[in-house]
Amino acid sequence: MIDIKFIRDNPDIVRSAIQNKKGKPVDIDELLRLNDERKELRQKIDEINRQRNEAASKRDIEGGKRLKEELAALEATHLDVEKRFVALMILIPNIPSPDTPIGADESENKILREVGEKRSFGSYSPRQHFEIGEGLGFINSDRAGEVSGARFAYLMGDLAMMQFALLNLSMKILTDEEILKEIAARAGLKVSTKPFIPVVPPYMMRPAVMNRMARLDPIDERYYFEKDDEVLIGSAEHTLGPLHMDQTIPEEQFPIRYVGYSPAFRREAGSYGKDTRGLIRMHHFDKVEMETFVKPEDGYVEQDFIVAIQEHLLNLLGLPYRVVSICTGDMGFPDQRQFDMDTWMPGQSTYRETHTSDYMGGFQARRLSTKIKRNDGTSEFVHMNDATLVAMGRTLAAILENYQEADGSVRIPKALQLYMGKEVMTPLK
RNA sequence: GGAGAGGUGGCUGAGCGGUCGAAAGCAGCACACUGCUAAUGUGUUGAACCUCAAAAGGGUUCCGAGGGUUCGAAUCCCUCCCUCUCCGCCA
Repeated sequence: MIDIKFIRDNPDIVRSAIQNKKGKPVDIDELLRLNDERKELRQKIDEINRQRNEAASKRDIEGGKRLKEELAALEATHLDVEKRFVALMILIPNIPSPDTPIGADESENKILREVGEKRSFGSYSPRQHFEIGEGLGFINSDRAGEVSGARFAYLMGDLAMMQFALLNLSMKILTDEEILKEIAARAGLKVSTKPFIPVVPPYMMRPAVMNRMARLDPIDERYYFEKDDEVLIGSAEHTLGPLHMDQTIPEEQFPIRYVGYSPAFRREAGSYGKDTRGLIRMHHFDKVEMETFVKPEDGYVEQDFIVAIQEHLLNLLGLPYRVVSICTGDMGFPDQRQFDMDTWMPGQSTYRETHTSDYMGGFQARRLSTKIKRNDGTSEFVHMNDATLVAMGRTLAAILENYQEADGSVRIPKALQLYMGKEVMTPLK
């Protein structure tokens, strides 16, 4: 949710944001009119309440009764206006940053840079990750299909071990201040290098709280347990973000950084037939996720730092990737600025999205009521960032494809060898 | 799942139909005092929203959440959520 004052002062910016983000059209004039109306009604209600308090203290029973009836009518009107106001307010997306490309869909995303050398495989034509993985016994999709249904897989043997190695490596990076300092220095960023706090967050949450994260929609994408009124998280972000809801936090405690490890559950409604094989599009995958809370003035540099961390990891793994600035029509509803990292998949001969970095500004914080208390006594909403560090399925797929050899074997990236104690993956068949 | 107790300001905790945004203590802040690193004294300190150019001032709301009873609710009633204790069940 954005500030109604901002909407009143900048209606045209809001209108073009809605249009550029392909949001549902909102009648801004009606929204502002409803805001005036609700404020006016609120003032009337306040005045009657004042008179009612006065009557009560004077034990004026008759006057009190009369005011009570008057109030009931006003409150009914107010409630109605308020509902209509909120219904429009929640349709207003976050305003894209000035450097966000304007575009209708992903074809208009802007590629900022391509990094890393794409391997030449010579006469050998590289296979897709699921061919490699199933061939060596690392991925069992057939049995998962029978046991769990489509879009599930068993990760076996060294591929399972590699997931834990990736977890260890990424946790090491985020909790070691020396490493973070190097990353910041190399990227030329003046930013706090305060380490991330590791978190294993809850995997289920109340829909009402997910809604405060502006992540409940599209509801078709969520697994919902009606009996318990719980949804499965689609990302650790969903339960990391509300860690500070309804809190006001002193200025000196920022930045606050968390790294969560959790499964991500996605129904993949509406993506039937897309990426049906392998690990690219799963109902469940595990993910290392960053979530940070910063002072408003530090929001953009924090995101730059997060992107630098993501690139650091991809470089360590020796995976070629590109950094993409997501255009207005393709970016998330609560996002102010979004970057994706697409990793090169030689088997598919294309880049696939493996990372995303979302800067929300104060959009989520306003709904969550997470505030910063300034040293001068004022308070304002904190700014929030969330981003992938490792999405396991897709990263494992990228490693299989990039590290395959003509003889059918798969080497292990140097950065993971330490954690796996070997240089080549051991086939199960 | 069964039985019981409870949710009040930054914390502890009193209040249990009007004088309560709320005692007291702690913590914080300011001033004073003491030459010793903290003690003592006095004062002061919740949040959101509206009004105001702003400050001051004024108003409304907030005692887990929502609804109800009443002229009047932190206090009574209902629903829900959460915490704790005991039992059961489990890892």
